[in-house]
Amino acid sequence: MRARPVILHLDLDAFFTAVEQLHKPSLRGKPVVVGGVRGRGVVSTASYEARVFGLRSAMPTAEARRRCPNAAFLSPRFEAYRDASHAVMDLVRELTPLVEQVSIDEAYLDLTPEHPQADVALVGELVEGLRARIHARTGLTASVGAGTSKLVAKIHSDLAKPDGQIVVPPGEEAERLAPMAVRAIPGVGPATAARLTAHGIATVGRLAALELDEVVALLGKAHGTQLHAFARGEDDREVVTERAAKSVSAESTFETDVTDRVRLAEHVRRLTDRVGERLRADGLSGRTVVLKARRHDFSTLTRSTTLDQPTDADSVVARQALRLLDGLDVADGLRLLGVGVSGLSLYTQPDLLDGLLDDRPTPVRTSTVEDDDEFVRPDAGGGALPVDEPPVARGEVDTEGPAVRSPWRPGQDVEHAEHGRGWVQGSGVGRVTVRFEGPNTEVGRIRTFAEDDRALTPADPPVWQPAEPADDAADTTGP
DNA sequence: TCTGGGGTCCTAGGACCC
DNA sequence: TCTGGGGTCCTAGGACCC
Repeated sequence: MRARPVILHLDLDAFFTAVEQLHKPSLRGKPVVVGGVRGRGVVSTASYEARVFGLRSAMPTAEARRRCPNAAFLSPRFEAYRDASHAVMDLVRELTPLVEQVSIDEAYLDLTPEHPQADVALVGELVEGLRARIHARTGLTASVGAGTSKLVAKIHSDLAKPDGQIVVPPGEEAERLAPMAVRAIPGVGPATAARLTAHGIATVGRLAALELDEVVALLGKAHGTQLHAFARGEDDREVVTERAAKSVSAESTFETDVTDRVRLAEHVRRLTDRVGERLRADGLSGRTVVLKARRHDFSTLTRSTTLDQPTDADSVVARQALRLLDGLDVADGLRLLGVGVSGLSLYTQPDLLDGLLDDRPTPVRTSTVEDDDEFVRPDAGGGALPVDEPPVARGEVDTEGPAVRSPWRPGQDVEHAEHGRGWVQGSGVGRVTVRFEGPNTEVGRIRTFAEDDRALTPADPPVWQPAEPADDAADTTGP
C-alpha cells in the first residue's frame, strides 16, 4: 500500500457494444448485445440500454433474446476492439509508463514515476484529464478508480461506472470496504461467497473482523490469507508492465453434443492447428499438452501429458492430444473440446526459421552444463541463459555422461531465437554442450559448473562469459 | 434459455529422489 | 528391517476473471 492514491484502475464502459455503437450510428441509444449469436452462445457485453432489460455478461444469448427481442445481436469483431484498445492505451501511457494492461478493456496505472507526491485533488484532476482525452480521441467513456492499492482502485472503478471516477483518500480504505458485500472483493466468486454466507459472513466488514486462522480454515491457505488482507484494505501488489504467457489454448463448443470419434479427432486437429499457429507467432514452445472435454452434463475433464522437450509443432501436439482423446469415454457425447499447451519456454523449433536464417551471420556459441560426480539434481544448471545478440544463432548439441537430461537431443539443431534468451538443462552427472557453428567467431560461453570443485547447486546460475576479443575460435567444446 | 473462449492461480495426491 | 522428512515434478480438478 502506498501513502498516496497513485494506483488507478481504468475500465472502459460496455466496451464491445460501445465500439459497435461508435461504428454504426443507427445502434446508438438502442439495446445492443455482442456475443455468441448461435444456439449455445452467451452474451459478452450488453450495452447499458440492454442492461435495462436485465441482460448481463455471460447470460445465454437465447435468454437475452427472450428478454429483449428488439436488441441488436452482434458477433464480436475483435480487430475493431483491439484497434480501439490500442488507441486508449496509448493515451494512458502518456500519463505514466507504469501501465499493466489486464485485458482488452482494463488497465492498472501507477502514477508514482511522474507524480510521486500526488494528493487526492491532483489525482482527481489527472484522471479527469485522461478520461476527457480518451473520450475526445476515441468517443469511448472510461471509468476510473484510484487509491493506495490495486484492490481499492479496482473496486471503485466498478462503483464509478458508467463514465465516472472515484479517488479514495488514503486511510479511508477499510471503512469504505466494510459495508460492501463480500462479492465486491475481486477473487470472491459464487462459490466463495456461498461458503462465507453459509457461515453468516455477508459483508467485507464481517470478514475483516475474523481471525486469520478462521479465514484460512474456511477458504484454504492462499485464498484465505489474501482475502483476510483484502477485507482489511491491505494489498501490496505492484503494477507490473509485462507478464510472460503461461499457456496457449483453443477450445470450442459444438452446436449439439458429439459422440462420433472421427468428428472429434478432426476437431482436435483444427484446434491444434490454431494453438500451433499462435505458439509459432509468439516464438513459444511448450512441454505439456492438455486436452479438455466438456460432457453433456457440463462436467469438465482434462487430460494432460508432458513431453521430454518443448514443441511448437502441430504434428507433435496433435499426436499427444489424439492419444489423450483415445483414453476418454465419449459415449454420452461431448459438448466442448479444447487443446492447450503449457510449460512454455522461449524456444523456437529449428525448422521454423530455416528459410529466414540463410542470409544471416551465424556466430559460434558454446553452452556447457557440467557437474561433479556425486551431485545429482534434475534442476542443476537449469534456467534461462542470457544471450544478448546477435538475435539468432544455431548449432548442434553434444551430450556426454549417463544421466544428462536436456531439452536438446544429441545431433539436434538448436537456435537461440529473437527473444534474447535460451535455456539448457542438465541433470548433473555428465554434461551438455551446445556448440554453435558459423563464421569463426565465438561470442561467448555459458558456464554453469562450480569454479572451485564444490558440488553444483541450483543456486549456481548459468553464467554468460563473453569470449576473449582475440582469435581462439577453434576451441568451442567447453572449459 | 442452460451455461463461450481465453486465461491465471491453487490444491491435493502420487511418484521419485536424497 | 523399518522408518522419516523434504523437495520437485506431474496430473486432475476447481474457482475465478474478463
